[in-house]
Amino acid sequence: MTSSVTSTPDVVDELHRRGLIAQSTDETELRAALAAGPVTYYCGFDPTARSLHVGHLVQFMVLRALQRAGHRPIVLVGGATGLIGDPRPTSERQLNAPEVVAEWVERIRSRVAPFLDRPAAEQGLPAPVYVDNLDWTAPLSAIDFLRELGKNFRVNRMLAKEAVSARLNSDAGISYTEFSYQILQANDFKELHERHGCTLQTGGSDQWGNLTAGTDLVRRTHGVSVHALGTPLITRADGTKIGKTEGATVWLDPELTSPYAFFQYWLGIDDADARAWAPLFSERPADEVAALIASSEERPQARELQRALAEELTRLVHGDEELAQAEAAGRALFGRDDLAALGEGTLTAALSEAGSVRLGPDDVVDGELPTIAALLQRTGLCSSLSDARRTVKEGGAYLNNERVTDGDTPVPAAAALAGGWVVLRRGKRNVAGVRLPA
RNA sequence: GGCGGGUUGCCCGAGUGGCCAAUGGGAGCGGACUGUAAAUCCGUCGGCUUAGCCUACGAAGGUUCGAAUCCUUCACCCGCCA
Repeated sequence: MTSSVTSTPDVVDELHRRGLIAQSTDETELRAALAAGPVTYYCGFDPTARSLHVGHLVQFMVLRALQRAGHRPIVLVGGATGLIGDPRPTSERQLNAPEVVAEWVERIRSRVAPFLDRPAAEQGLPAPVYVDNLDWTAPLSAIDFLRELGKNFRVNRMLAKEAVSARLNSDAGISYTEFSYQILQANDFKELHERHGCTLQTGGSDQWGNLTAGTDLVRRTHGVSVHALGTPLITRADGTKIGKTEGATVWLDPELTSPYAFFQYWLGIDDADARAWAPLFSERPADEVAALIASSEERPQARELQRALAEELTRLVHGDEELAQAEAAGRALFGRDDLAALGEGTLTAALSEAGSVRLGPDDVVDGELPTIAALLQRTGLCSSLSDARRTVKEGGAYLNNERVTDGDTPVPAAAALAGGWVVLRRGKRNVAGVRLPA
């Protein structure tokens, strides 16, 4: 494990340096509160998808920085708010079934542990508390909601919130359901303040309206001034969202995005993004990060920065062991080495990281293996047979690193490498293995 | 409630009887160049048993040898008037 973790005297300074603060409530007060002793803070994650993706990493960076400074994290999963839906500026969300949301809550819960539990266990930092807002929101009656909570909210102010006003001005309008969202999130802050003495909420700057709704509510109900901290929206240099590759999301869940694919994602980000994101995502000391960025500018072809980020983040999200395997797989598959020189163990490890299918005896028809095109489809490298044929025609299909010229011929049995593997590739970076029947 | 306009492939958007699996742009994918980067250029971009066939232009019917294009009904959206 790297222990190249800085403990900056002032967390706020560190967060600023790393570009993790887009906005905050009174910063002088916030600094004073953080300096005065351990502060209990929280960040919420709504189950709007199966799992968390790389976009959520920013939140964990903030959570971890504060934890490292000795503050006490609470991680909230929005079992209740996930049922309601935070208004997006564009259009109404589709409500997900309660069972689905419950399943996502579990899945997300299971993914957040490494970020905060590990530092707690290994470095004796404050252990995180996990909560689900369903616990206090579900029992809330309509009367209590309207009478106790609703009284604290001026519709005038609610209408002014960015997402709400955007929707009011759009054709989509906004449902009462989503309009109520900010009240629920504000109530979370109030509940956590009462239950755990929580005085700081962090979140994306798109959440700013919700964050301040919470600080307002706590002030109104308890006369206490609590804080909010918003992280910047991270975009790529070309303006698109972080964490999309080949149209697919890069998840933090190894079942949805393999550690290999996760590693490859970071290794492949472009130079501009790597430099912009390095401070955000790296917990190395400031001078090390600066050195890596300098290296990226002087010797971009060395890709030291991308590699450093890929290593650091894969280790953080998936652990040392998975990192080692992802790296080894990349070396084996991207290396200029002759595939035939690789041993069965290396090949099996690499291809199971990259994705693979195993053929059975049924796949042999009249003594012939399936065609290359068929296997391109089976491995998911191509979306259809047509797509596979097209790819071959375009010269983008490779069998054992040799360009395929005819996709409709069966895979020759002689192509088998160690362990009966055959390596298919589409384009430069998409690799999959096929294990031929013995 | 009345009148008018609209609904096209992942997105935007042309097409108003056959030459339309549908112009163009964007995204995506592949190739070249590179550094598993960006930019650029070229190609590709519904499916299949791929010189052919099938499915597709909001939905369902109809006219026609032939419809994304014409007619009818329905659904949704947008204007204007009440």
